[in-house]
This record gives sequence, C-alpha cells and structure tokens, in this order.
Amino acid sequence: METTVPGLMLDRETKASERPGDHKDELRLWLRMLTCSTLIETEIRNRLREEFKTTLPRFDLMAQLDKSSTGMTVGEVSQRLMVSNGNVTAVVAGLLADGLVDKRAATQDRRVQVLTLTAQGRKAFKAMAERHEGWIAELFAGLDQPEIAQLFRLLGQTKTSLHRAIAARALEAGKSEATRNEAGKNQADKGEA
Amino acid sequence: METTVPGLMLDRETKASERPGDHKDELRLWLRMLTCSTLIETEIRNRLREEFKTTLPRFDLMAQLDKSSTGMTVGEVSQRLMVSNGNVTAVVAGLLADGLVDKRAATQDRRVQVLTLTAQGRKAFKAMAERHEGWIAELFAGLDQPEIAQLFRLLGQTKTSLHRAIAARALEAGKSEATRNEAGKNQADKGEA
DNA sequence: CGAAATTATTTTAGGCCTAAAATAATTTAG
DNA sequence: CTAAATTATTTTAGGCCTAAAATAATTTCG
Repeated sequence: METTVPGLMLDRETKASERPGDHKDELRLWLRMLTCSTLIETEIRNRLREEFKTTLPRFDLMAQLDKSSTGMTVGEVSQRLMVSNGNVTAVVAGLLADGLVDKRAATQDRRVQVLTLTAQGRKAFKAMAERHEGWIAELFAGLDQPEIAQLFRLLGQTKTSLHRAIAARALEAGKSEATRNEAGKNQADKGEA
Repeated sequence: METTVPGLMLDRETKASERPGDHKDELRLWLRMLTCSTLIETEIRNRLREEFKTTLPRFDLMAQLDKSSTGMTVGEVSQRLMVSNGNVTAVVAGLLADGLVDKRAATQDRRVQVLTLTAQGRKAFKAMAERHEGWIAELFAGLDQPEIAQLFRLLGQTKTSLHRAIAARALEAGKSEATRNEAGKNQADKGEA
C-alpha cells in the first residue's frame, strides 16, 4: 500500500501517517481508545456490582436476550457478544441458577439450546438497563451532540477498517479452511449492526 | 445533576443530548467503541499468541518496564495498566519463570518490589513491539491522517469527560475515605499521559 | 439405509482478573 | 521507644474467558 521512496522524504513529511517506519500516531490512538474503553467498562462493572449485585457479562447476555422475543441459541449469543460458546454456557449456568434465564432444547433440532429471559429476568433487566443508559449518558456528558455524532462516524470508519484488515489477515498466511472457520467465528459485535 | 422539569419538554427538545429519558445516542456510541476495542484487542491477542507464543497482559507489562530505565514497582505497574496489584504479581510470576523480568526488593524500602526487564526480556520485547506497531497501523489503515487526528482529539475529550464523571460519582454517595482510596487506585491509563 | 462429515454445545485445562483478607515493612504519634 | 496506623505486596476464593477436545445430534452422500 505504501511505496516508500527514500528520496521523497521532504514530500512525505507532509503525510505524517505514512512516514516509512513510523506509526506512532496509530499506536497513540489505539492506547487512548483502550483507555476510554477500560475506564467505561470498569466503571459500569463497579456500578452493576454495587447497585445490582451482578456482573457485566451477565448484563450483556441478558441484554441480548431482551432484544429477542423468540429467544436465541447459545451460538447466536456467543457471536453477538464476541465470546466463546463455552463462556456463554458458563455465564448462562449462573443465570439459570438465579432463575433469570430459561434454557431448552429446540424441538426441531435437539442440538440447539434456546435461551430466553424468564419473567423475573425481564423485569430485572429492565431496571438495570434504565440505570445503565443513564450511566453511559453521564460518562459522555462532556461531549455535545455534534461531537458524539462525529465520534460515532469515525468509529464506524474504524470498524470498517478493522474488519477489512482482519479479513485480509485471515486470507493471507494460507490458513486451512478449518483454521479459517475457527478464526472467523467471533467477529460479530456487542449491540450494533 | 439534571433537574428534569416535565413542563419544559419543548425547551429540552432543542438540546438533543438532554432529552428527558433518551440517551440512545450515547449508548450506541459506547457499543460501537466497545466493538472497535474488542476487535483490536482480540486480533492483537491472536497475533501475539501465533507469532510470539505470548499473551497481551505479558506484552503490556513488558511494555511498561521497557519505558523505564530504572525499573518500576508492582504498584506503579498496576496503576499504569489499570489492573489490580494481585494481577501484576501473578503475571510477573510467569515472566520471572521465563527469565524475561527481574524482581528485587528495593534497598531503602523492603516492602517495595522493583521490576525490570532482563537483557533477554528487552530483546524479546523489542522484536514484539516492532511487529505490534505495524499491526496497529495495519488495523487503522482505513483512516487517513486528519481522521486519525480528529478521532484522537475526540477520544481525548471523552477521556476528560470520563474522568470527571467518575470522580463526581466517587465524591457523591458519601463514600468513606477508605472506600474512596480503594476506588481511586486504578485510574491511570495504559500508555498515555 | 448407514457411515462420514458437519454442526451445536459442553467440558476441560489453564491464564487473566478482581475484591478482600493476610502478610510484612515502614512511618507516625504518644 | 513502641503501639497503632499506613503502605506495598501477596494470597485466596471465585468469576470470566479461551482453545482444544469431547459429546451429541443432524445432514450428506455413496
């Protein structure tokens, strides 16, 4: 993509992001994004624990189920949450024990386990979701509406860039079909299309 | 903080981000940011494992030590990485076993453990860091320089907003000094000021 | 049909991570 | 000086998470 021509250094100085071996800007960008994500995630985790005695993985899982009236399979949930099937199995076990989720084999295909929120689960989630939405708004209160829109747009482009780079990597390096299938499994996202 | 006055609904409509109960934009923004972070983190994790047989927590810890010529204490590392002391202890144990890190009690204050990279650790980190920087650049290749700069700026504002909201929360709810000290411990960031 | 391949989930082994309690060393106050 | 408080780290108990192997059900195909 970048054809590095040493003789054109002065020209290249104008394109900061394409200096031969220097990608510090991207690295700083990534570290800053990671800092933001971590701060938000830690704060939400703390508040869920303090106010609702629950955890973020449980909340995220319930959020997925809440959006589906007909229930979701273990595999669908694991794709949406970008976690492994085994992890969904484990988190669901806790929610089952607490009576928040129901699990039953699908009638047509008994390999498939269909997960739904129980009435209790729906009620509990509704209360948490309301608070959660408020917390997020609070955390982003320092940004005005145009800034939020702009940030949303730029992160959209980032997402596109990431998917392309990750797909390219999966093709290159001559991965076997089996390996490629495995690697491609968890590429969905947490809540958006 | 927001005194919601039902009678002023029409007025409030002009400030899109402050509509009484609607903070969907912020929520969508957060979910998109989380998706980006997760995609990057998962990809970096996979590449570190495939190419260097190591993990992201180990890489992050070594990155901190590499930036310090005189070594860092367990507490300093845990603050920078935003993880608990106990976690640093555990990750360091693995690095010690592999001969990548050295740990010794400070001479003046024997409570303090000073961590440094060994020669082997520095060499191993150098090789990984070079690749890592390239991976990040690759992942952000779909953004041009102005977009990167703009995104960096907006995330800076986000960080400021987060710190303010988190600090406000810590004050409110009349936390005891002990609790506040605990909560305030891990508020640094991974690599930037 | 029935064996082989595929698909969905669970289990296993092991690393990461936290909060809280425990340990150990230093500092502070009386 | 010395007991109490503070500080730095480690340990403990338990949840999250993954990759890989195992299990179980379905589909494909000869």
